[in-house]
Amino acid sequence: MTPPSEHRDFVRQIIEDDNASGKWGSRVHTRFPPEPNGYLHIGHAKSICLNFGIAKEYGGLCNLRFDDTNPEKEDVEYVDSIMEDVRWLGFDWEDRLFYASDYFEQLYAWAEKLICDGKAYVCSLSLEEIRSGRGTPTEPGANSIYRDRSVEENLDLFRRMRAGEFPEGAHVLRAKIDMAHKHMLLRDPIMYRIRFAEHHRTGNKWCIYPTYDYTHGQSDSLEKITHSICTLEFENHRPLYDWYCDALGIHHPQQIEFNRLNLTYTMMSKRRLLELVQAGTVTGWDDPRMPTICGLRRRGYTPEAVRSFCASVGVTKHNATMDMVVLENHIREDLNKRAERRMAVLNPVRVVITNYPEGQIEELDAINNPEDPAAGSRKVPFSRELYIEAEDFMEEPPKKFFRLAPGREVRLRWAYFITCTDVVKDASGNVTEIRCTYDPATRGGDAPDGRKVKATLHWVSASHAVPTEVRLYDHLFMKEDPDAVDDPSLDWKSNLNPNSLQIISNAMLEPSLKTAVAGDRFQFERMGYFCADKDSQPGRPVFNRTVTLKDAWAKEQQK
RNA sequence: AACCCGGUGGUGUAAUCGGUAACACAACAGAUUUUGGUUCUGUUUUUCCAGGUUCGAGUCCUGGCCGGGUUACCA
Repeated sequence: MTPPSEHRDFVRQIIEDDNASGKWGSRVHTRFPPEPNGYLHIGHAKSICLNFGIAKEYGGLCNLRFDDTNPEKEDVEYVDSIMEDVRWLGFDWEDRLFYASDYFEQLYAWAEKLICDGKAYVCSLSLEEIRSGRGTPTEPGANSIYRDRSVEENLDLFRRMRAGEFPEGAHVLRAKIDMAHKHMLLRDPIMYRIRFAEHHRTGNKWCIYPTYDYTHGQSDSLEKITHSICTLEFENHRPLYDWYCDALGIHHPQQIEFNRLNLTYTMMSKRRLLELVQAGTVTGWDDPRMPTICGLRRRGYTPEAVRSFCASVGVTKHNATMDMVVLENHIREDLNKRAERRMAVLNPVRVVITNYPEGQIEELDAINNPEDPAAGSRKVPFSRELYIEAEDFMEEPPKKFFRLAPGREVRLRWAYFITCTDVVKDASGNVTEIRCTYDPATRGGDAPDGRKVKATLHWVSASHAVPTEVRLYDHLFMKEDPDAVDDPSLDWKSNLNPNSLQIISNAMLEPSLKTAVAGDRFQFERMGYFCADKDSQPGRPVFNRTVTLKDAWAKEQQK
């Protein structure tokens, strides 16, 4: 899709410049540092591809590190899913799996050092007092009355905080920087808070937990990271990370901020995605409508498509929103080459070939993938009664409708030319049966006399068809920007698409599809790419539509 | 109002000492096609504004304007 280019994004340019100048001794070491408080989404995939991709391209290393400093929101369920998703994407952290919680002891020792250096103090103000004392962006904050406690008192209190002698909220440890600083973050930020919470890894060993800001930079430092690549919203935090590294006199990685990925018709907020899961709006984190990696996987996306999409999105310093169709084009491009074709009728209507012998069955050859000769061919049974797509017939066709209509001849894929001779309708006028004749000379789909038809339809032999459930997905949200609401009393949830899932309970599959197992991907000819769901039963696969094919007729109809 | 960061077709990006604004997607038109798919060809559309420096500015300077982030004991 995107041709190979000499272009390097600004992050890679920085790395190449550093390698050229020998800044890090030509060492490149990155990391992907998720918090295990939710499932990874396509936005994380961009970050994973960037960090692991850069390490690979420049002969460096990339760590996986869990930034697990908030025990109240984190869980091993998330840790496990994150590892699974990173692996599925095709990346390997080898023996470099780390947890910020592994550094708690070191972080604590460093906190004592900052206390001893007069650079941190125990503050006993309440949450509200700290907040109000911080000032506003335009007004300086006020020094805490505890700011000038002695080193001895600070050390004593901090050790007793760790020992569990104080209730939550009684004290915090703050860095002593500058309450009048222009950066709000540098107005004596919190380093430690008391939390009697069980941590998913350290259990009840700790009742004080370091904040992210006090942890993140030092974790990178401990791992000897050279380039700490993160998203734009951490730009404001860089001076604070710098302050900690400098105050501690430790290895100081270079932080580089890039723009996070946004996609139309969906959202990347872990908080909101969790809300959808908890409210039952979706069936879970892996609901195929979710932008999560596991959701995309279940939807039928391949790691290759996700990676090529991530490689194409662009790494810059300004906010951007990618069009969902770009993601969809990447999976189409991948699956077009790889997915075998099958025939499946989603909205069946019966066709009777009146001049075809009753009881006769022919096994016809069907090519599995015209894009890949190595995929070979299969047999498809043909008989007197078939199903075709209801949308492929119109009794009174408009100008540009090329498909079946009374008196018109079309081709059945890999089978015969048929001509519609009659239409049977029920009392309310619905078409219940279409009667056709076939031309035996066109077996396989070619007319020896060279005559042409304007349409080729997919079909399934009625007596051989495998009835099953197919799930069709549409955008999670009706608007490109889920936050766009006209009525101020409404929020993003009002933009949820009520038709994001359409369940078809009686789709008809060609018999070869009967043995499909979860994860199998096919192109249902003319309908789209589909992936067998984990809800499949032996002999009765359930399919998710990954994405439709491009549809020139649908576009024509919208005019 | 403060601080930080940004503004290039509809969207995402490129233009690396200042030298013809280009690529992909989308849109539109056509060709090919046993998928109205794929593939191929063509067309439309671009430097936030105003000054300045210069033979020459998307790029440098000044001043505006607009957008995002920050004001958690979240990350």
